[in-house]
Amino acid sequence: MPQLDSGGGGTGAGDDLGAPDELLAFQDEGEEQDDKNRDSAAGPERDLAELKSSLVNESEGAAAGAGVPSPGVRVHGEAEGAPEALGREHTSQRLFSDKLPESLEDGLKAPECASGMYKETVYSAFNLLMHYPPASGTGQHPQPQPPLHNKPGQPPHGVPQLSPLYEHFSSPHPTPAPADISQKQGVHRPLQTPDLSGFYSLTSGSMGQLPHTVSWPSPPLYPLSPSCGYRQHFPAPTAAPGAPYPRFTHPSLMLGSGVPGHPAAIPHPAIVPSSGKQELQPYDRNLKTQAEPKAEKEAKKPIIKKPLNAFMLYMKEMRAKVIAECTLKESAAINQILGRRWHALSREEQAKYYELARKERQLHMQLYPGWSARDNYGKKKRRSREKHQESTTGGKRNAFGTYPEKAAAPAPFLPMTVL
DNA sequence: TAACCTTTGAAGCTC
DNA sequence: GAGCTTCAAAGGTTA
Repeated sequence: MPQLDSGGGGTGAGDDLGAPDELLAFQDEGEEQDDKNRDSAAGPERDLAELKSSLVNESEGAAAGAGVPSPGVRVHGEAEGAPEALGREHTSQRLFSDKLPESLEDGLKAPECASGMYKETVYSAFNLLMHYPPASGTGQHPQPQPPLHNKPGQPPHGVPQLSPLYEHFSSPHPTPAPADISQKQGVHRPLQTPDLSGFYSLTSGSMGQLPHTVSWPSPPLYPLSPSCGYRQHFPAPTAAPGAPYPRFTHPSLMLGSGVPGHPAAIPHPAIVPSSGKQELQPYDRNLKTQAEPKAEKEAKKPIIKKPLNAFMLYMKEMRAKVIAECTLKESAAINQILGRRWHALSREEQAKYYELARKERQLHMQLYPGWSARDNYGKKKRRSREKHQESTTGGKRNAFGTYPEKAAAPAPFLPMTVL
């Protein structure tokens, strides 16, 4: 059971955020392991999913079996014989895997695709957040930590794509200003919370130390990394081999405005214009003018996005590594791998991301006290409810994008095994 | 052009 | 309170 101590005794009401669910999540994980074991003799309907899901399992297991000290594989003795939890993943994975191109499946089959990716710290984002010193202020901030040490084949700054919130603070090395602006990010968090100042506060001085871009040059995705060794069906980029991997714009420069009067206000990654694009200046909701027409006001009203949960933070950090390692580009396939690796993480490792997510939520709550998740309800248009209902009955992903069987829940095997 | 796919988790909604 | 629903990221795919 992970101890999700907030560190430093917490700051009050927000500190208990998410803790119960986190504990439940760990419990569920164990249950999933049990379910998996119980279902090991299940019918042929699982065969395909088992086969395809095992493509990743095998690779991860191979890493562990080969003695590769991969943090992505359980090393704490729990779930013996169960390299990872499968549980509810079966259906959705089967659904998508059936559509996987051959090359994609080959990529999943590649043992290297899922191994050797944790030779570096899994928690670079977390560490960066937890260790990045505030540029100035109270003096209560943690001591400066050395930047992530780069290793051979690692980008100069060793910063994978992180949660934008943390990318603000992810590197002490300034880089040239980007020429491009990300459209999905680039919002600001106007406030600085005292208890999290060590993570988020920035001053004009610190801004000068922030990287403007995050890039990792080698190894390039193309041509194929020999370690992944599967046929490449994706079009190669125009960049010359060996050229730096596409640069990632630092969100702090996406938009110029921020909190009025703040010398170096940072666009908050959780806020985007309601259009979903960045042609609008991000601004705090409080900055809206009363004179604007209602419709126009709504059109310009930025959408404050939900804080990222633990898995989302994990995905953001690890996605680049999976892409680089496996030369996969389809997010759906990557997410499958990441989902499995998430389950393969030790509880301690997961706990770090839960803690990070908890701080995300805490900060989000402090910055936007009036915000509610319902604010974004209905913002995403669905093509048709009928289609989703049909897909649910037809075995495809249901309307909420998760597990139809979970809702239908006939579960022919569970009652027998449970009883 | 925008939803879909795919993952897990958080939170809102409905009964 | 249980179960359902939506959204958060990402980028190729598809309608």
